[in-house]
Amino acid sequence: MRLSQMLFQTMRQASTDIMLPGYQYLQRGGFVRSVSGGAYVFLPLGVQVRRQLQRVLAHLMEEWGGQEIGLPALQPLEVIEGQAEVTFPDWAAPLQHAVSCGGEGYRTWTLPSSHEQLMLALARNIIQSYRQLPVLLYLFWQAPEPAMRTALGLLAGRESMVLDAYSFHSDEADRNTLCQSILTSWADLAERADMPVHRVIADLDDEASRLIWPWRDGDHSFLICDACRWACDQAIAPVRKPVPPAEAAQPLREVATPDCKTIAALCSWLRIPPSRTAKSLFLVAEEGGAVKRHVIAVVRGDTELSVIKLKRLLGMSGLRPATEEEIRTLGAEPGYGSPVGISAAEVVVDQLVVHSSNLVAGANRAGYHLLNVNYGRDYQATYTADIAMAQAGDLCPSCATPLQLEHGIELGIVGGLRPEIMQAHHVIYLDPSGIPQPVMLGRHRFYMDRFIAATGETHHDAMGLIWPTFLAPYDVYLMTLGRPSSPVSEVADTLYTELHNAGVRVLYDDRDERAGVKFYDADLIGLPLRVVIGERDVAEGMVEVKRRCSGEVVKVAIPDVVTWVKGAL
RNA sequence: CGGGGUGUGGCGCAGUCGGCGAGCGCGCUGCGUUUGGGACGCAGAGGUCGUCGGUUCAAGUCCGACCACCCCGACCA
Repeated sequence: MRLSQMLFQTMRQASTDIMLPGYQYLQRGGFVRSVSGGAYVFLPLGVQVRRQLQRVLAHLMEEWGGQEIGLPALQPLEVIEGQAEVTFPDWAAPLQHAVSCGGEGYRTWTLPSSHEQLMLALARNIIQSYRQLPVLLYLFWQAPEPAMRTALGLLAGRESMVLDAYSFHSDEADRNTLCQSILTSWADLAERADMPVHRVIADLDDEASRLIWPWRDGDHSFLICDACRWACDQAIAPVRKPVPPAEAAQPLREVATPDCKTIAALCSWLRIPPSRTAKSLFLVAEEGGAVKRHVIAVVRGDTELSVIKLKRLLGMSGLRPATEEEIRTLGAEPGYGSPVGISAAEVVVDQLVVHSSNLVAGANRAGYHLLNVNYGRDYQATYTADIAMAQAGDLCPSCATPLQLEHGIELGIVGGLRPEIMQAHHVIYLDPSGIPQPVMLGRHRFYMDRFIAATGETHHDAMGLIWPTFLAPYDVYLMTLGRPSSPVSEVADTLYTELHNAGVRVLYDDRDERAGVKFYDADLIGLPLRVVIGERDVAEGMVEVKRRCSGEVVKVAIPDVVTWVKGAL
């Protein structure tokens, strides 16, 4: 590619909306441009980076026998109904009512962030026999990301180019093996880019795992064990704390607690630790805007509720805090609530509360709490379960070492759907004995734009980006010095052709610019090699080659350049 | 959710005690001089001053609402 032909412009100063060095270089170098919070234009140079990554990912997919397919971005509302049930637990619901096409007033089109429901329908139609399994389908597309944080730039954009893959298997073990293999190959890819990554459990039931790039400001929280490397999403990690010493149940007693509407206030008033309190959360489960169930979730005061755990337990996707009126309707008192004496709601009690005696809980009377509240004696539960959020310092489920809380950016996720769901959607095949069996579905996603952005944050210096070779938009920055008409141009033109014919991807800076401009741009863009054709060297039959990563500069005889470059990449 | 800040050509900013033609740097166009680490001169193009409403003879400037983005905080029952 000749730079003079390319839509390309570098900037001395990038937009200051997000102060991340890698992101700034991506903008300054003419890779991407921000449209408005969370939406990005990929300029030709940025598209080349995407293309490199896409090539590698497609190659991996083909190695597993994958076949590329094309899927629609817009889907009718009826197709994606129930989507929440089949996406990963923390994925946002599809963007409802995104589009309604004129002339079809009765039909609402949506822009869902994945294609699970569609793939189930496809599998139902196409897969009938065990002979067709396994199948791996994949596609690249720009997926909407409702749960974005624009402050992270490309690391969490409103949409991201992704690789989505769906695999269909006859048995679960086969599927799980592929999931892990895919995740391993992605982890290897990150390693090739010198990026540390963790494999983090995303779902204990579905064998889902994420690829997380640890980064202090990341929006994904996970717990990791330094001893055995077990790692899990914070929202679903099983809580394991030291069991409190057993105590004899003391008599229930009401105590005045003025202005103690929060656990913190209550604890300082009574001079007790939060672990001696029970926190009651009043929630409402809704479906289609209609109130379905009132739920009181009880967790110990030193923990927080994991909404995801509770949603899964209840099988409800819509759960919101109750309003004060709704709380009073149940006979409880906001700020002083507890399930004691309340009968009109389902009660879900966290396991820790079950095993903790003589806790302080709300008296359902403004300004009063109850001392020595004990589960079983003073109130009952519809369910008891682990519904609390795990915290740093909790014990590793596999080796009991205290866990660390870390943050990161999710680069990929693999997982499956439970057989019951496949049954429910009638996605079945006939096994060799003619018996209907549920098809096992695996779904896998790799966030390409985040990966590119993370690489940018990881690989740069004071002058600009430093791409790993496999991701670099081009291999070589070939540039001339002096006037375009002078003899160096002939040498450069020849080298450009020779390198190109040798399969080297060359970005040829043939612009009529001063040397300094070209040098600065070369450093900013960060291609692995820079080849400089200057009058002085050419007179001696040489050109100068520089490695971007090390800064090493060598002179190479013109006839040897192609060989040298190929060896250096 | 709370607090603070910002919004003016493609990018970075100034202008904000209301008052002639809305400016500067970078970038862009043309001509000339330059040419091994972001050159210089001259001449140009380019702006609904976030949106809507209000006050006024007069609003980028004052008032109100809204929107968007950034930073910090906290986050709860």
